[in-house]
Amino acid sequence: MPELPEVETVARGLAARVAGDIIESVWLGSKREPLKSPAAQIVATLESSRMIGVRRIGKHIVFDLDRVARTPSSAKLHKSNAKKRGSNRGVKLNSQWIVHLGMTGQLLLCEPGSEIAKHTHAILTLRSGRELRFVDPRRFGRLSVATDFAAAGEEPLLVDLEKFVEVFHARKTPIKSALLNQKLLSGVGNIYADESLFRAAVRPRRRASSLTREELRRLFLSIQEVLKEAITAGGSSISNYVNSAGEAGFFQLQHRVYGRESEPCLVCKTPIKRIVMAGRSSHYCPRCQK
DNA sequence: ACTATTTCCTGGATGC
DNA sequence: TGCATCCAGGAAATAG
Repeated sequence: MPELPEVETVARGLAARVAGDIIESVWLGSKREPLKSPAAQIVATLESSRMIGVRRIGKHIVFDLDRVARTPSSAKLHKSNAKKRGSNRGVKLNSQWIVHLGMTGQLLLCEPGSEIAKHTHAILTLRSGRELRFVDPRRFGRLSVATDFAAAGEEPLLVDLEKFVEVFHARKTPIKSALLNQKLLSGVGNIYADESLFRAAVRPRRRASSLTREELRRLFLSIQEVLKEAITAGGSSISNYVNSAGEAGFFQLQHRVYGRESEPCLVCKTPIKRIVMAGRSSHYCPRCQK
């Protein structure tokens, strides 16, 4: 499932391959399900816009857009409209297309003739002739437009230790739940929460507020370490995750606890335990993690 | 102001 | 083989 490393991989891949390209037309399959903004607003924002860049914020993919004139005649129309509005003259609003992949969302850069996958919910036709398609079987993904998108929580790779400690030290909720709370930290999901807690030798059920400063420091370092390693590996291909070119990542081969229930701990050989917290599975080593 | 639980959704795995 | 049931989980909505 796409978490920070997977979203980062997709965003980097797209940045390298579509930056500068222009969205000529947009097809939206469902007018409701995956859309957080009104369909008409999404289409109006995307069509005739140049993708200046693609980046990741939390688990969101952000396309920074720049309006371009569609044709000479529409450019003229645009100019006269701007004149009429008057007050907006000279003010440049930065439009953004925001994509959240949810559990099974994929952003794929495809050749126009290629087969349309089942559960394709959006197709952007680009001036280069290629198509950017959004496919999402489980439909937990979301599409929206914004002008100044910001994540609710701290960026795990940018936050400093002081802020990290401040965010978590007063929370009474289990540390695993706190790590999954995107309003606190944006980007960590179930896989990397479990992997980080293992590396920090902290059990998932521990109340966040019970962690010592040293444990929080270890957790802080573990999160950054595991996220960076996962990005290097192109993310974890669990479920249907692939990058924008349709290629799998391989960090799942380096998971130490996630998905390893009953298998021996790589450090002490104790069988890895799996418990369910708030409907989410948590994997940990009962011996290594305190 | 927090925290905990429920809900959405479908493919794949499991069981009889 | 076929059919029913369960399970995965991000985050918004709802409940406490």
